[in-house]
Amino acid sequence: MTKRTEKTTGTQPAKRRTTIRPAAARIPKVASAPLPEAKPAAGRAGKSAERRAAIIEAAMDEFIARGFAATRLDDVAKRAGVAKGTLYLYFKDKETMFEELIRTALVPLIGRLTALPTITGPVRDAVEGFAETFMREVVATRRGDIIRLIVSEGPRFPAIADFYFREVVSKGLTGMKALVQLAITRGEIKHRELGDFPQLVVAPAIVAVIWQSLFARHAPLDGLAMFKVHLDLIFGERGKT
Amino acid sequence: MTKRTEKTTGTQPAKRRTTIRPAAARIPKVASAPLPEAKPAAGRAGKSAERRAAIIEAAMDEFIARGFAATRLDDVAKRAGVAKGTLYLYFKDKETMFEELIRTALVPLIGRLTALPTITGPVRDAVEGFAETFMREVVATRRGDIIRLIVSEGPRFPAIADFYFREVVSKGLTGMKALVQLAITRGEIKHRELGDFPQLVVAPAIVAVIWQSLFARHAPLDGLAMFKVHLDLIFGERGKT
DNA sequence: TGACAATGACTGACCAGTCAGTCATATTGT
DNA sequence: ACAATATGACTGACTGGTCAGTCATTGTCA
Repeated sequence: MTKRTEKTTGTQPAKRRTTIRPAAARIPKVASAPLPEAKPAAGRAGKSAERRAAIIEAAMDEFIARGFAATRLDDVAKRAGVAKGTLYLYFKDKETMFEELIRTALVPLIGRLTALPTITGPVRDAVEGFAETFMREVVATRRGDIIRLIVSEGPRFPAIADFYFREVVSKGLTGMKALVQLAITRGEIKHRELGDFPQLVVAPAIVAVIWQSLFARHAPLDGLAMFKVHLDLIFGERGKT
Repeated sequence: MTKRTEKTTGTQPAKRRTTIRPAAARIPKVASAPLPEAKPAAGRAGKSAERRAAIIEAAMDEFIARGFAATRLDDVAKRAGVAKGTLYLYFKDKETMFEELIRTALVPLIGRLTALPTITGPVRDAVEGFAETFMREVVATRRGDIIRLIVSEGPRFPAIADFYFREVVSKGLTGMKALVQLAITRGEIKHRELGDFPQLVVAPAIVAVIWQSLFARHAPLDGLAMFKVHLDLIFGERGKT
């Protein structure tokens, strides 16, 4: 598999295999507008959005299972229930499809990050809530595989690594840092240096994602329980002090 | 598969490939010179081991840079300074080459794990020593990329994931758990539940590896400093009670 | 010791199969 | 009926793997 990969020596005429990464990048009609299942999808536009969603869904399964290079577009088309040529009506090429796929999968995650709402109770509860959500909606689902996919292909797709860093990592850490600092001023957290490394707070979550995809069958890991012990380290024993 | 198959209709004379081989010419010892190593490599046997090492070295670079599927054996051969066919004198096929490569790269790591020596001073110092070694010899080197490679290809190479779990993860965690328990009995660590999740102790190291390969250029991360803050969480402020 | 034969590591052209991307034709919606 | 959409047969660049042939090295014998 693999195939044409880079290469792309200046040859202007050669139409095929470009892979030149043609600027654009586009995100045509992503508008996940009429989403809701029920909808039989109003007219043409709805039909089109449905098709696109089906393709993305299928592509996600394939890319997660095989990685970028080993995924065959024939398989994606078959799984999506469309002809191969149809894929090219929605995506410029394999690479673009992959990148848009990742972006699409991250949108909901970004939404959640930018909506870190008011902290009512103890900061610890907020962080614990984050952990529960993360374990339930990321580690235990295909979202976790998306993260692994980013780790896998990131080095070869700078655009994806950049996007992920900018939209998810950066925002997430900024929010977490704010949370830590709030906890410090409130006296919930003693270690002031923790504010310098918000990564430490989420480290167990990352480990849970990786463990899940690699060693789950060798030795199951209760990510949430682990995270709670971690919170004890940060905030001190629960209910004590 | 493939191969030129029978064919050979009667033609006995056909020399094959013409391959006139322009006498001299050749490209005898393109090899990376006589190797800087001390060993001039005793006779044939040594030569063979050298070749094998050169191939593994080259393959490692290519697989790390492109992943399994996208790596071309032609490139590996070129980088190793041998002909493609030579690869098959040392490895059964691409997959075998990849697996043996990973195993070879992990050997030194395994050696270090099984040699967790006597703890003389505080447990914290031992763990800190581990962290320093890890950051210096893994995160900052190609070994870190090997770990990322395992995360990437593991799901598609169960044999590798199994081996890694059995020889590295399992042993490493067992050792770490023993260390934590020792610290608990000594009173260095207060949180007894930490013994249930030794993964927590090394989580920052994992995060450092991933960060290094994905976001290093966006935002450098001082893994060791981060780890030390983490140790403060586990053991309490350094020098303080 | 020198000539010659045997060995097998190494080479690289070749082959068969694969798959990204194309496009002439067919189908559908209005 | 016409345009927009969808199809899938097809093209050809590309790669894993093969093996007939080469030749440096080692072994043998006079």
